Amino acid sequence: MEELKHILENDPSVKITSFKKGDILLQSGVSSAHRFFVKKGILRSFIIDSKGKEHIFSFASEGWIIGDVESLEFDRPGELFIDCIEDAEVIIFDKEIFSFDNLSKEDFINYTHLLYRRMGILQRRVMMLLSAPAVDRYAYFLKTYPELPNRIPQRMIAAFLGITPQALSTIRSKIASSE
Amino acid sequence: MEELKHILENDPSVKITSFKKGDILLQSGVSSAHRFFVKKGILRSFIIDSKGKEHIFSFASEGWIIGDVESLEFDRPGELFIDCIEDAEVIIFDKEIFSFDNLSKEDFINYTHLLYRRMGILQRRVMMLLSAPAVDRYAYFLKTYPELPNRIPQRMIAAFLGITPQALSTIRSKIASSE
DNA sequence: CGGTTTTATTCATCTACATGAATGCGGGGG
DNA sequence: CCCCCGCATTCATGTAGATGAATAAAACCG
Repeated sequence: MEELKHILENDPSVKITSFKKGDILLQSGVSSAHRFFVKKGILRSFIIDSKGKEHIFSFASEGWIIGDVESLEFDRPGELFIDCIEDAEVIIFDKEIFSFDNLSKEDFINYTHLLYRRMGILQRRVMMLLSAPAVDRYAYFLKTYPELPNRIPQRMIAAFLGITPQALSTIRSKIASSE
Repeated sequence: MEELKHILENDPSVKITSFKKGDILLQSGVSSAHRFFVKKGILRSFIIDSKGKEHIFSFASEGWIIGDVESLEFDRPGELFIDCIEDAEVIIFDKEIFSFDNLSKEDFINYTHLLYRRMGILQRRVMMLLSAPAVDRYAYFLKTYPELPNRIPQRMIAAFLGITPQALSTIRSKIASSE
């Protein structure tokens, strides 16, 4: 994410903000033109459905950006909440990061690749949700984000995978007993 | 997609190719550095799982781009197939569209917004897969892509929604009888 | 510390959707 | 033009994962 740091640190509107575990950075239903770059800690974005259940779109630990892309890009009030899982330091930056003049062509190319990488991750996520059972999605999560499980409660991993905490618990006990 | 047309039509490597229904543009397991811009017709990208079942990542009708983003960006052989659902005219363009010098800053900004819009669509797709039952996902599909159902067989809509053709058929008959 | 509140686990039951098979139709290619 | 293979539909049965409830351990906080 070096490209990104370069961009952000040259952006005059940059400010660093601290948040405590549990703090809410973005409320569902609110229009906000911000994205959040995580310097330290963990944020997550999620919805709460009509039955009160949480479904997590993404986690963001050090070096990642999080925001409600659908809301930002289509100028609608968003459905996502963003909150703080671990005490965090965050750079809040504006939707229109590209309106500044001090960005080189290199910066744009790097940023474009960053966006494509994120799209590639989403492509994989969609394909897994379409075709793989929960146990495989869990195994992939562990392989891809090996450091996160130590920092995130099980129920949130379940809410990210698209299953209940009970189902995840069952999967884990089966894995444990088969080793 | 006017931005994109502008970019593509100034790209010296552009060629237009015709495909027939059923033609395969990209094979799973093959590394390819191409994306496809659809001028006419419909393409789709999909995987075939270990049981031989198809799962569709995306459709692309007039004005859309399709490719295996995960493969392109992470330089891995891809898992996606891309084939032709309707006779099509396609502009095949290179991964490194941004290596050309004739692109203005405006072009980059527009292209960035295009990427964000696609990410917003993927965000919505993931959230629906995580939280909404098949009947709601189908209703959303009809609302969002009202012209596609006339041009695409049911079984492919089912493979896009993440259910079987039988389940989609049942959903449709329930909707029909409740009107 | 101690009490309350979250979290993980287990089990019994339920449901959305998958699977497999049979039927009829519809449209495209020879 | 006709044949036939792909497609949609229906039904009977199977299953992954949901739901709800009970328990215990762990985290939180005054």
